[in-house]
Amino acid sequence: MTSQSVPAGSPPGAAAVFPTRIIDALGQDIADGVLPEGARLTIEGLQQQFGVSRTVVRDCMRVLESMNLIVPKRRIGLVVQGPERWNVYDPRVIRWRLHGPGRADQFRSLTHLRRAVEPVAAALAARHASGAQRLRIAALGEDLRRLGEAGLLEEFLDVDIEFHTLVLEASGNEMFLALREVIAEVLAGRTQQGLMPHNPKEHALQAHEQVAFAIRDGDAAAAEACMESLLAEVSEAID
Amino acid sequence: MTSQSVPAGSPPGAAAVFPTRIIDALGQDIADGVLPEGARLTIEGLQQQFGVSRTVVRDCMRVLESMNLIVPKRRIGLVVQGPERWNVYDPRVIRWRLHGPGRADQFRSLTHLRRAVEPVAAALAARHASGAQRLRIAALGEDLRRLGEAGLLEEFLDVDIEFHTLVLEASGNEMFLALREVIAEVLAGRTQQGLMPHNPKEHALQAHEQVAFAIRDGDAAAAEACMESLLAEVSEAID
DNA sequence: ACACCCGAAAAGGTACTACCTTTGATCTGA
DNA sequence: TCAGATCAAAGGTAGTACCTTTTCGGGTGT
Repeated sequence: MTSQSVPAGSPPGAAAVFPTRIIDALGQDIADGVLPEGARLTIEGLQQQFGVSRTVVRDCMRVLESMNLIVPKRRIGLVVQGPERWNVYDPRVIRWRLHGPGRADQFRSLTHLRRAVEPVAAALAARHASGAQRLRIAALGEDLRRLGEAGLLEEFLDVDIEFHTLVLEASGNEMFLALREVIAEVLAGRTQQGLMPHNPKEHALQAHEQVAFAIRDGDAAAAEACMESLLAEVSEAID
Repeated sequence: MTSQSVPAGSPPGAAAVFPTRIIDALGQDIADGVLPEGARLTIEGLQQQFGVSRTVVRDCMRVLESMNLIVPKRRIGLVVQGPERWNVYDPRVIRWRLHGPGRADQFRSLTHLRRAVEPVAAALAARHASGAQRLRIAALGEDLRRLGEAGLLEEFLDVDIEFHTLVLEASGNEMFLALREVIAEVLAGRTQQGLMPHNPKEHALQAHEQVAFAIRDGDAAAAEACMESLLAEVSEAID
């Protein structure tokens, strides 16, 4: 391997192609349990397995180490860590778990997290949202009812994602907002998996609207309660 | 720099000393805003600044990149990212923010997160805790009353941390459990900063006990409500 | 036979060098 | 003035050499 051998699919604009490939491959294997806790890797072995230089392998190992997926031990190699050590909020770890056998568990955990975070976020949004945010949220709430009643599931999903994202944003808490992508993935996943009824239930539509209006009107308690009610059904179906 | 120059304080057991130092220094500067969004670094510059090789600098940059603190751009250098891009759940990012000017904001965010997560965790614990966990939690609840009434603040803190950690663990949700260290830091921080009254209030003692007993008795609704009540006071003092 | 010590080897950590690739900036010519 | 070609800066990758830590095994002494 003197120069090339960039394995075909190399997006030109992308910064660093090799690392991404290797990190994803190993991360996925660890998340899936293909590489179980205590499994040992070596830099040299990976070098040959992926056909890259030590430099690249080490970079990748640093990244996996920073997610607590592996820990390097001299004379031993790179030891795979158990799930309780992982940085389970790292978007990549979540994605790997969602793409493998751990999908159901990850969904359950994320749903609990939604049930915890979103009501509080709604309450904070009712207090801190800007004027424009309040209006937009209220408009989205009405859109949701229209799309839901019309049975336009895909459009409903898009607006639903925007709605929940905006609530997180309006909460003013960056730790809540950081969950937007993951929550969007949960919402999308429910639709894709057909976990949604063909027509969103009246209760859900009403709850969305109530949350939206409560936030618009600055009623924190109502926003929190209605968001709880909205999440209760989907949450209980999982426990 | 041929061999040595390990700057004195090199813990022997610790794996890799250089990277830790550099990552911490830069991470802290970025978290503090000393290196604001858009600031540019170069590998060469850091090499000289820290007196280490390119290898080490690149390893560190990979770690910071994986936290979304920087993004490498060819011909430009390493560009510092804005706070909205950071992996705000990475324990190191949280620690850096807690150690600098962002401390108050980070505390506020974490308190909101506690208010969101802990009640749900308590409810889940009431449903899923093992027998041993239920007994232990109940015992800790009683200990807290005793220590609180006796005014033993330090011992109270230790038991309080164990209590909240155990609830997170008993919830069975690994994303909740992953917050244990951060939550422990918040609890400890409150005591250190003297934000706690010298004698924990009767209301807090009672709420702890009620949560503990509700979990022991498998009463999810009560556990959730009492945990909410417990967190309400500290939470409202912050908004 | 057991315990201790020491040496060898394995594996990661660090340094250094050379070259490729990308990309912004500059310079030149129409 | 603008478009295109050229240049150079900075990161990306490869490869090599050597240091340091750690484990294992064998040898030695009691």
